[in-house]
Amino acid sequence: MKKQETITVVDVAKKAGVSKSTVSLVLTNSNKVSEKSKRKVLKAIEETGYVYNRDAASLRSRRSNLVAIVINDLTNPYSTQLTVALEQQIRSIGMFAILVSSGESVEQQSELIQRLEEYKVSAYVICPAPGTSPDFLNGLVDKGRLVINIMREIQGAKVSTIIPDNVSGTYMSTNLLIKKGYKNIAFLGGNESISDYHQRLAGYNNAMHEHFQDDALTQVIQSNTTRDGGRKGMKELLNQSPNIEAVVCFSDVIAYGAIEYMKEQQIKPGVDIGIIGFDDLKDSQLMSPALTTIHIDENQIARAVCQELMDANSNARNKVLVGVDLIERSSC
Amino acid sequence: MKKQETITVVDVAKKAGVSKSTVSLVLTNSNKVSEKSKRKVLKAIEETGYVYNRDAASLRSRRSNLVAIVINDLTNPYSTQLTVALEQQIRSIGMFAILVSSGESVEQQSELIQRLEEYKVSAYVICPAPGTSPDFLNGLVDKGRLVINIMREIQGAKVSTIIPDNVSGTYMSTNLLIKKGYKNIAFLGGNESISDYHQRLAGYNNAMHEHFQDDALTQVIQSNTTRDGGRKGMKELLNQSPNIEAVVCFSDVIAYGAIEYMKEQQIKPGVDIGIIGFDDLKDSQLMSPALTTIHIDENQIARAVCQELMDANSNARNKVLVGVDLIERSSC
DNA sequence: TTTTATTTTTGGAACGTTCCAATTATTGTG
DNA sequence: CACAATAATTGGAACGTTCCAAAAATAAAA
Repeated sequence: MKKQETITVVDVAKKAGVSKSTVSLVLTNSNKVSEKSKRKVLKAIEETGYVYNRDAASLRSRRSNLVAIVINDLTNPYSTQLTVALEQQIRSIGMFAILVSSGESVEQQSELIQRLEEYKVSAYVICPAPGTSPDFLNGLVDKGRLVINIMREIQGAKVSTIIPDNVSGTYMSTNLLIKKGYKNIAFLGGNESISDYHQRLAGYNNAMHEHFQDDALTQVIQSNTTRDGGRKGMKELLNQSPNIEAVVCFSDVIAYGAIEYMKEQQIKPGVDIGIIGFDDLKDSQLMSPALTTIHIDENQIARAVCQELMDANSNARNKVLVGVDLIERSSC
Repeated sequence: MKKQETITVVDVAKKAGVSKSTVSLVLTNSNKVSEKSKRKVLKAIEETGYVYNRDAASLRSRRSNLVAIVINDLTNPYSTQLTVALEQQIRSIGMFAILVSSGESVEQQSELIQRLEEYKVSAYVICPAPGTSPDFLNGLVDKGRLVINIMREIQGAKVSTIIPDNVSGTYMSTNLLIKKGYKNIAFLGGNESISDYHQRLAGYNNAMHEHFQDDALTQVIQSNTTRDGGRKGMKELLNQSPNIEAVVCFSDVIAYGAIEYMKEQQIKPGVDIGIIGFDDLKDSQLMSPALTTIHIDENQIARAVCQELMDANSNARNKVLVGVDLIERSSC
């Protein structure tokens, strides 16, 4: 056990022949430091092997560059895809993401955030658990935190919200099915507790009502948002309506489950029954039949989030609807 | 914009009628503080709404309760399953996980860790990217960090390692196939750059050589560790050996891909060709046919990690082989 | 009771940074 | 060149906690 002498700004300053204040200015890359001193300091940092101490910085300056990503459920493939993108983009703008998973529970979510407060995180990027109250989020905002909702909307919360254009997505996909001649088209999966369910369902309903007067054609089956949920939902759907022609799924994962069940029943997805997903997971283009779906660009969402992070001072809280694309493949 | 008066230990102390030192003692729940003062302090904390400032604490005490989880690839379902377990268990022992993804790149991994050093993380739980050098890890250890490798082993690194008993796993699964009368059994998926590949392959080889003299029966196909990798690998395997009878897969994901390809080719998995996975992902028991596989208990791994975190002072670096279970279902 | 041992409590220094107000160096102007 | 204006640099205080050594309170022993 050797004694570790920590190298501080003072050591760097001594080596560079400037004051510690100047070193600090360089570290926070202020523009009011001459090129010459900057070079000297940078060189000294290199030579001494100095490591910045964020704890000290954050303590004194009363702000950190820590961003908490509070995700509802890391087990969901789209969530992880989005999380990875978020984490990288946040890192690229000089901040750091600390990631936690609420497991879809409001209690765990609030306990988590309470503990995160001790770390003086400056912003929360949060996909709120079902039942999150606007007051809870507003409380954080009042304490001076920047709060950005992603994927899900909480009505009445004074926070920025970044979500895919869900309504357009299912509107497009349902329209595609209609154009292809399908009539008995069902909406499968998801449930009322999450805002995106309502939006995706709305897109489906809009398209259906626009083309058919007959309300009997629309059919909605709710389910868990898991593969197994999709499988069970598909079973239920086939029992209720054996003559179903196509299915608009709440998500790709739901579609995977539905397809699995179809195959078991010797029903050919894409041939006997058309099917469309939502999310465009990596696997969707590789499976067979390749899944027609709505593509959400997670990098675009991540970029929008970073935009908000960087505009933190502007108090405007806006809502960004990230555009989605219909990706036609062979499942319908 | 109201001015935020931060409540500090001094305020709490004043309210409780004790000194700030006593409050500090309570906060770090030291045992050398009387029950009476402890109650008073706790009450005062409650009343004042005091929030602990970890930055100040960490700055002064020169230790943090931050643990970095450096995961190779969050996109992999087993990784996320494990990560979620780790994050929760770490939280339950009073520490906090900060999660980053190296994307299987040593460069990104080392850049990441360099930045994490600024946050004074006290331990790294790391699933090392392929090609990670022992020296790199040892460097961290020498700087006083606790380093715990999970899932993958780096020979020569003086760190604790917690991995599933890979060899036993594939030994058991291969044996099961042999007992069921299969003979032409292949090993599918994974590649040499990762240590678990060698171990799982060894288990397969052990079992095969134990029962058959004929080396021609063993067959190994490498692939990416993705669903698509499994699909392509299975295709290659069927081309090379159309008379293959069963497949031991490197992972469940590989098995998913292989099964997908079989179904496309009108081959019935579990009937025409037996197949076994490794990991026991959540989906594996729900799919059809339900996948026979080797169960790794992620909570057990997480617990072992926490054990190491808590025994941090003991300098012993040990290797924990977490037991695995053969889960018989209907895919063979 | 006095003395000794043990348990609790305490104020001041310290951790490594940024902020602030003041000082010094540099540039521009007539 | 003198003077003002601006740019760059600086030392000391401050952020909120834990550590430390010493003091005070309590318990045990004589």
